[in-house]
Amino acid sequence: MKSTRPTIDDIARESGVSTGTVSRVLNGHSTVASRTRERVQDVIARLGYAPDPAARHLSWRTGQTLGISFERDDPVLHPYSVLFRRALEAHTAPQGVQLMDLRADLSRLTRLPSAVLVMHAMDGDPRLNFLRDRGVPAVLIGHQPDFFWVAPDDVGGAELATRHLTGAGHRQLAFLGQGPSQVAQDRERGALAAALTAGAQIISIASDFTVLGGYRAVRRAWESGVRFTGLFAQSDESAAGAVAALQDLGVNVPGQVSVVGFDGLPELPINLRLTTVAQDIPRIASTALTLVQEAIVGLPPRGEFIEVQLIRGATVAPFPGGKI
Amino acid sequence: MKSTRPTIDDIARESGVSTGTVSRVLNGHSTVASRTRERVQDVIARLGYAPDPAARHLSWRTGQTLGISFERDDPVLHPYSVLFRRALEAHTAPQGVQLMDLRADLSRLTRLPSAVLVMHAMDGDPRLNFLRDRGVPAVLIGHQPDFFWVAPDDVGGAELATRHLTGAGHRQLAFLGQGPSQVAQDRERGALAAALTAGAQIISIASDFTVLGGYRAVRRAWESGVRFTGLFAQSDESAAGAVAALQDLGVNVPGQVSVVGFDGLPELPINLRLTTVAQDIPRIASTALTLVQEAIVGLPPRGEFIEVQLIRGATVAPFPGGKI
DNA sequence: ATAGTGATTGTAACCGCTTACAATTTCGCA
DNA sequence: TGCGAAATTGTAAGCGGTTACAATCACTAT
Repeated sequence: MKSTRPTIDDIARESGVSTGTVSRVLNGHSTVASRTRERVQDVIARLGYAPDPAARHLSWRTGQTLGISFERDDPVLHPYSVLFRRALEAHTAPQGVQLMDLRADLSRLTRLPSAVLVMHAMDGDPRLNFLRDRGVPAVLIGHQPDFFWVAPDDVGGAELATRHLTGAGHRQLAFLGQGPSQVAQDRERGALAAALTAGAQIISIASDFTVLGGYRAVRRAWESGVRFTGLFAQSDESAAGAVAALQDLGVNVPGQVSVVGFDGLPELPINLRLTTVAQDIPRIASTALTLVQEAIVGLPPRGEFIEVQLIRGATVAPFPGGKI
Repeated sequence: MKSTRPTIDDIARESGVSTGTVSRVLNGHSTVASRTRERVQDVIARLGYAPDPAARHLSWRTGQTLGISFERDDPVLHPYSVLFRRALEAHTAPQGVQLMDLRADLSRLTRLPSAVLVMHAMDGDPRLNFLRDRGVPAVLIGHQPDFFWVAPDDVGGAELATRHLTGAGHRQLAFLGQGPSQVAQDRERGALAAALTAGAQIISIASDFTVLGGYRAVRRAWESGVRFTGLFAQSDESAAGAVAALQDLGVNVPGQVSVVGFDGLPELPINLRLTTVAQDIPRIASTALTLVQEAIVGLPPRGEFIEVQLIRGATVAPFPGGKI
């Protein structure tokens, strides 16, 4: 029963060709007859073969690297980035692919990575031109035509969250997180659209996505008389801050105000069963890696939205008269 | 000029032995005459040779793994953990050593790592026995006799921070962070000792090490009448929260209250030139890895404190009459 | 001296994959 | 139908280590 992983020899034998040919199929060398290529690929798929990264490394005399470029230099520490990076690592590490954190400024990189993941690129981001010029395959996290990209369905998720609140009977809503980033805008857009459709009022409160940012924004707003019974925050962290602020103000959550977050971070510092819209970070990461492969091979660019999912926690209650 | 990395053959030739012998030296096999061993080691050092991880991996049929066990399951997301992990990665990734995040509960690990880094072990931590029983080399981050360990000088750092405040003339101090962990206790101990020595008053305010935790604790304390002109926080994050709280209360920092943090996190979410006691995280990480090697080879356990350093930011001002 | 030991060291066969080069097959066309 | 060029495939030599096994060596007990 203790079968060992198949090697290139197994594939060669099983498909009646030489290891050289299998290797050529593996590396997309064009000098393989298509009939042969298909046969070999079938066998590879059937036997679930994957080339040993260490052996390739040894033979190539160099390993593969994947760069991650963040929009600014600091967000490396934000929980979402950390989780995303970790999800990537789960796939790349066993493949011997080394992750490199890239500063926002890509120019004068001593050694170019084999490919780059660009986080949250804005329109006309200089990083994109740079990579294009250098011929480095790139995949964006966030959506942008003419590129490989993958992103969570921010608009849809925001609608989902907002509908969850209106569905529970809330009519006075607030969106926490107004801001210039594509993500913030998409989420605000979805929230406003859903509120409009449901005939509910919604007010936007400016805030970054941090815990303290959410706390201060909500506390200030509430103290200055802003009122709502349902709050949708653009991030779980600001949602956590919002809950804390409301508690400190003597407002019961979810008794008086219901709160929904976004991201689905599993482990927030604050202990709280937050109702939230969860992103499928592992899936975003693995999709990104698939796209990287496609980009390297030179397929035409495409993008993909990854579905989000509502997680029912303990921070939403029906408004008197509404159902949850 | 484009010399290539030396290989095991270079070492063998240069020291007049066979590759087999070099390899045996490399792996600490006892069957090498000590004179030969030394000669080979000299050459290795002189030529700056390091075995190619990919080649070893191929030959061993398996790679090396280094586990990191956190004290609880969540702190994986805390900035300090992230930075520490990243510092480790900078060394391990090029070596082909794979980092594994370990849950606090180590039992029923499907595959044991080659060695484990244990973060913040408490006295009699069950993880330590587990590892000892399984014969897995372990290095602790934090200090504990009879083990390999490395830790920042928490007590000394706290003294440094506190003396910085008393030196600036402050006599009414507060320590933010009182808690049960070894780290919190060491830092509190250092702070109390230094305050005592300087003849200053100091009060402890309980708080976790998060931004919001610091914010709420300080705000509550201040609102209930607690007063101080110098605050030493056990973490940069809680220090940042404290500063925010004081600002919100209309207290000027550093005009009315001076604040010192701990950790030296380079990029806090809050924008702030914090005066802080910086840990040398890269050095802690590389020391930990050195100790891992020693533990694997079977040397006797030892520990090391890593110096900390005061970073003068913009959150400390002299108390009228004091000098800074 | 001399065979018998244990301690050291050298030799060479892998580990799994890539690739230059040689060998073979397939075709287009005279 | 025959020939050379092009297309395809096979062969084998590495890549940089590890390690089982054989070969030496230095001594000790006859």
